[in-house]
Amino acid sequence: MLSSKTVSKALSILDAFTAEKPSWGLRDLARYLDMSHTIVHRILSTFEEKGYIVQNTETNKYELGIKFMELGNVVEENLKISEMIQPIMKRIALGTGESVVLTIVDNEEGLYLKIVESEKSVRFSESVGKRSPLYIGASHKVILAHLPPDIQNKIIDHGIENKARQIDTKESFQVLLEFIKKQGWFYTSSETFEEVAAVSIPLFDKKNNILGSLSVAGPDYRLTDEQAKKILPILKEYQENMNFILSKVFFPSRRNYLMNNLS
Amino acid sequence: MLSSKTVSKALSILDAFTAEKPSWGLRDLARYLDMSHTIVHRILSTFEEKGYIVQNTETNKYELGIKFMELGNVVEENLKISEMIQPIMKRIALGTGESVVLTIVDNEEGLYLKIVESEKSVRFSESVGKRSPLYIGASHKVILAHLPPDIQNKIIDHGIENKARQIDTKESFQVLLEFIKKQGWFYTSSETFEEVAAVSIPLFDKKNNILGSLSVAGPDYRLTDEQAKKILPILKEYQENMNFILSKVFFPSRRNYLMNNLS
DNA sequence: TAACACTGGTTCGAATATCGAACCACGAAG
DNA sequence: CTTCGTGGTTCGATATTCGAACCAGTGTTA
Repeated sequence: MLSSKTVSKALSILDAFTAEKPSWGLRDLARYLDMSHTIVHRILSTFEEKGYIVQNTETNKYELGIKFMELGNVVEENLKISEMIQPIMKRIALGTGESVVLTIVDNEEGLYLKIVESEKSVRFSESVGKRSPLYIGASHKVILAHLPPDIQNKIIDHGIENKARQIDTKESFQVLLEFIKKQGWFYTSSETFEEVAAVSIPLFDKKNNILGSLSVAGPDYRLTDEQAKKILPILKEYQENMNFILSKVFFPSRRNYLMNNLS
Repeated sequence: MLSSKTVSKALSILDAFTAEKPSWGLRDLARYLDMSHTIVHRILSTFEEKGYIVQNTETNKYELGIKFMELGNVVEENLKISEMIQPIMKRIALGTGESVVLTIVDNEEGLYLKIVESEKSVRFSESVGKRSPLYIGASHKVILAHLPPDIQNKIIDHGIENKARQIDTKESFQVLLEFIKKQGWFYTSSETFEEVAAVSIPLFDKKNNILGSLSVAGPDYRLTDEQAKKILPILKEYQENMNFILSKVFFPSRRNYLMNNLS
């Protein structure tokens, strides 16, 4: 595949802006990316000209512009999230009294795509767009359990390399995944976040490829093992519906990991 | 200001993806942008490689990737929207029973930055990220009324050119703007959207530059002129608070239109 | 059937936009 | 006053981009 060096560099620059580090000084950013500050400057200027990046007048640092909220919304509309998906999540949130999380698989990682928070004052509250490895947490494991074995392997190995506390031995973890797949749902407590528990079910496209998962998450003192079993039927009630919607809209996630796998 | 031709082209391509036209065929897009399909293809490939754009496997058309939802969220976190601003808007929504809209000025246009919907089944519901000229609707006019006269002029002229039904004569419109500025709020009915009414107050930074507006919007049969006057105190109650928050976070909008004005 | 008009994707040499060492101007710290 | 940091700019050598012309595939028309 032919690709543009310049655009590729420009996108690497964008990738440097994260929730953890949302603003960068010019030379600082150039060092981080191992690029000449001249080229970083020219690219940032171009972004600025087009309204994609703004330079904070007080600190001189660069930040992502509102344009990304606009484009983010184009994607959201395209995926029919506010129109079709959110109402369902809202109903589950009201029915269970806990927050509802839609997770998708993207490039061998799990990503919170949408969260509808419960009305309670103590509730699970996280920002969407957060990525993490697929071996952590119910919402992610339930996805991993339905991925093809070779990708599972790759991801588990990655976890072992990084000494993930969720993985004891490779064999025991594979047994766990098999169990999750057979059971069709999973419950965890204090895994991704301290004192937070979650029940998750997998979501598929019409060809039964895993797309993501739907979870109910809340404080572990309220969302106990027993409570999770009471919540499960409510989640399952909407499973087919969610599968149908996600299959209708174009869901890029599946393609991404397949491509990765081929290369 | 030195800028990169290639990156500039790449961003023009991104600009083509809107809520109205969220997916493009290669040659169709190239024609629209008046560019060679070769270069559009190379740039799209680069975007795809980096996860910024995905090609729909069924239609072969290109669409924005989930990456934009991620970056959009970085901006949202940076602006402290979910953390500081949304709770206030939610309180107003509960207090008034109607939807609450945060509008900002960006590049001489109004932009819905955040909407918190009311709980009623008939309510104002629109997608954020929508742009429109500043002479339409209460939320926009209340901003226009506080912009410097030369920018006002430019925008009004633009409206007259496009035969906007909101502008009768330039003089009468300027009188209206002066009235709005003096009054400190404004109410309109069926202007931006049919059968939708709104009350709006302006929002400023610490130097009293206009940043945007805060509005309550609902169906016109419920949100009448008299009802608006009852709602106004609730809005005003939070005005200082919103000004303070928006001044604290870096708000790029002001800078944008000042830059435009200089050029 | 063949001819046509589309689509997305690719090649390669000529043309040109990019790169980066070296350069400002400024400010803070020693 | 020197040093080191910041953001920003210049210009010629050179690596990258450009685009006419090219596939291969598909759906339409005659």
